[in-house]
Amino acid sequence: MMDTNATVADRNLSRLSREPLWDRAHAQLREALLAGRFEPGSALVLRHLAETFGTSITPVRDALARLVAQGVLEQGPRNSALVPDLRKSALVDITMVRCELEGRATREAAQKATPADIDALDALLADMRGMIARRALDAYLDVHRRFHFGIYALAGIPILDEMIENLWLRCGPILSFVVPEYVVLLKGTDHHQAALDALRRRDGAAAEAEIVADIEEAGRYLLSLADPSGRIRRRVPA
Amino acid sequence: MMDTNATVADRNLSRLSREPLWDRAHAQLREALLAGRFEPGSALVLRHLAETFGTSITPVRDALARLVAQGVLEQGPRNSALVPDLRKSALVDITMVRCELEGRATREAAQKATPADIDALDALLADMRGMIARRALDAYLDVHRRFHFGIYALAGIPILDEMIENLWLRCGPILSFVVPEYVVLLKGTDHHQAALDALRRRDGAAAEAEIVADIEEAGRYLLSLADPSGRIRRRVPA
DNA sequence: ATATGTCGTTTGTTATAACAAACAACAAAA
DNA sequence: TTTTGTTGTTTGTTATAACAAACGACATAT
Repeated sequence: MMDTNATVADRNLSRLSREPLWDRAHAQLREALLAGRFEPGSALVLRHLAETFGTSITPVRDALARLVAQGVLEQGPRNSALVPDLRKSALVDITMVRCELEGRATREAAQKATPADIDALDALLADMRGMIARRALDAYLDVHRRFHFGIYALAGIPILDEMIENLWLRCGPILSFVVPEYVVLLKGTDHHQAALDALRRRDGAAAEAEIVADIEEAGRYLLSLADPSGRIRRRVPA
Repeated sequence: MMDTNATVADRNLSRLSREPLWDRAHAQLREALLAGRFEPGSALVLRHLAETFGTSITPVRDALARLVAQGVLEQGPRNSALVPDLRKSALVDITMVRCELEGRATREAAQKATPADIDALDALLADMRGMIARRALDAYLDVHRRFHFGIYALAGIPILDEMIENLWLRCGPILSFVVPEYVVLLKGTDHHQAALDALRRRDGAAAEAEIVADIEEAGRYLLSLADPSGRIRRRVPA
């Protein structure tokens, strides 16, 4: 009886938001990945996640299947879904493809960006500087992502955006490793500013070069975190 | 009773092959897409496909969910899966990303290809010529795909391969439209041969240029098939 | 004749149960 | 002590039923 009431309540709740349960599970998993809330190498267990989300295993299974199909999660033995534990070689490969795709997107963006677009990105850059000063590093990661994708969105090529987001998701579990050590040194900030300046001058080649440099610099730092076996590990597991 | 027997038989069958049912459904759908056996714009119906495959809707649902997650199928109203009906702009975008990625893969391949690798690809090229002469166009499409991916595999970058395959799948429904008109004119064959020659000379830039030219040429032909609304249609619907 | 409302059908979603494979723990034998 | 066999648990897979939203057909009303 209480069971029935709970079910009805849940149904009504889900009806309000107008989106399937698996969609919500998918979004929550994606966000958790990007925020680095999952231990690289760990297994994602259907019934466990279902309990967390308060649903049956069906929507969770759906969400995990999609993530695996996107290459965001690996499929381990017994078709289980595991959080990828990126090795050096995989990181090098992803970085290369990222440079290729994000570089091209930046070049295209230079042709289409309006002054208003640039100003909006400039505001994000100011936010980012403030967050570093205040050591608000979680928030920084989020705005940093919006800055990059803000540029790529200007290119107006949805498929490019999709593939770039996929690449970010693939290194999601280790993306947060750049904080705090790397980010607070302001290593990449010059590239961000320089890319924006180039965009304002409509200099596509220069903007592309800056973004590529930014990606490669972060890639090199992440690579330096690799342990002898090639796995990328957080500096202080805290 | 007969029902029970049938189920048991199916179980044993699936146990033999050692792969989940959804995996087989996924592979069959992928193959059908690449072969152009699905009408662009049509909806893929769970219960219908389930009957075709002789399974319940669960594995089919799984397979479709993955295809949609990969961007290979679109999700229509009511979260249904539909075969994408590519428009001009989408085709232009995909062609651009293909050039970027397949060009880069070819350049990398030039550094790693051994004479034996080139010889194997040369054999495929000979096959392709024979198939065109015999007008074995379905078989041609298949070998043509193996030729391209044979080159990209030489780069040894799994993530690149994955993303390129994804792009091919995205235009799978219209890929077969290049036959028979375009292919029999041998338009692209020179590029294939020239790319292979460049690979043999370890001239990465030249090989990349040939592959890019091949992709762009096919892209232009496909674009010329667009009707006034921008949709790409088969020349003679047979 | 066109508009509208009702009802049955289609179809994706979710929960659930039965199932089999993998794994771990523990006990028994060499 | 080490190895092996058994058993219980965990966990992904599949089939199935109940469900709700969308769609279409048909009848009724204006």
